[in-house]
Amino acid sequence: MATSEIAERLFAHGIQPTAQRRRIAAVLLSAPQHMSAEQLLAQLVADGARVSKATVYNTLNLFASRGLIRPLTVDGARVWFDSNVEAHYHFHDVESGALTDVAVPEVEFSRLPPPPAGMEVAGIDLVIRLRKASPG
Amino acid sequence: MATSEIAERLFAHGIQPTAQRRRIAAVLLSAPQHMSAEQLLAQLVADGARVSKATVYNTLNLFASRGLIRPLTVDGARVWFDSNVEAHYHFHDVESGALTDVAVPEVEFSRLPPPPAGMEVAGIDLVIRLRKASPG
DNA sequence: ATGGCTGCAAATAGTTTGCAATGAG
DNA sequence: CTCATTGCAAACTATTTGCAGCCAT
Repeated sequence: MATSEIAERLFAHGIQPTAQRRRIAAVLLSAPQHMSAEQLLAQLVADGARVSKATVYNTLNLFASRGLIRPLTVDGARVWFDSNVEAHYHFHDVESGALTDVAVPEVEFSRLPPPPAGMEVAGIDLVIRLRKASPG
Repeated sequence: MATSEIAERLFAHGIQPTAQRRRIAAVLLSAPQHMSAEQLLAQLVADGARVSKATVYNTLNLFASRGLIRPLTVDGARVWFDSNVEAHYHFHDVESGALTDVAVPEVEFSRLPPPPAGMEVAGIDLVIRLRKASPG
């Protein structure tokens, strides 16, 4: 993704494009992917970026609150940030923890419950847990 | 649920029915519900039970590993333990954090992706996020 | 100069763990 | 007696926060 495109996306979401935010966006938004805060920090440090842990967390939360990325909670241990905010679902390998996207057309609901009175559906999180197939 | 029934269920899952485990099971399994470890501990203490935090956590993990209860991760903050291990889904009120069951017949998948080669589906977690309906 | 942003370090929250004491069979 | 279980406190992990310094306008 071009540097200018990143700045544009930040701007479009009402986010001041500081140096750190650009760096963070450049890594996370470079592809449809899932990263944890620690992973992202490690990557940035490896890239020689000058960013602190606090800023990574603050920035990820800012991005998420502005709809630039989506937080995922597939296990209790940590939050994953998904650079793909389009509707989609996930496979979750229970053993390795690996997350894989499932495109919307691959899932079809022929029935969904109506939301309770006064409520509306804000989103649907579908996680298909996977384990090694038992032989036979 | 009768005391004897609780002991039976523990036994059926290969769990030694100690006093603490009975107390914990009595509270959590008394109805189909979702509780956090801290909630459960608070309830037990309020009931005058002699149980430590460590034992609550150890016991919940033990119960979960034996399939007596099901751990839920609907937000990153904490693990919820569901006394209902039958297949079902959840509504999640994003604002209040409230969890409500959605029975299996209320949801119907007309299409699901095949699991990747060598993998099989271990379970499907569906969380329907709810927010206050916007007026209009 | 002003207000937002950053970094450090300390604080928090949930959960796990080491280990000595306890207790049931 | 023995071995599993418990409780306490300390350790740990992920995340948040207070605050002083910095930076761009």
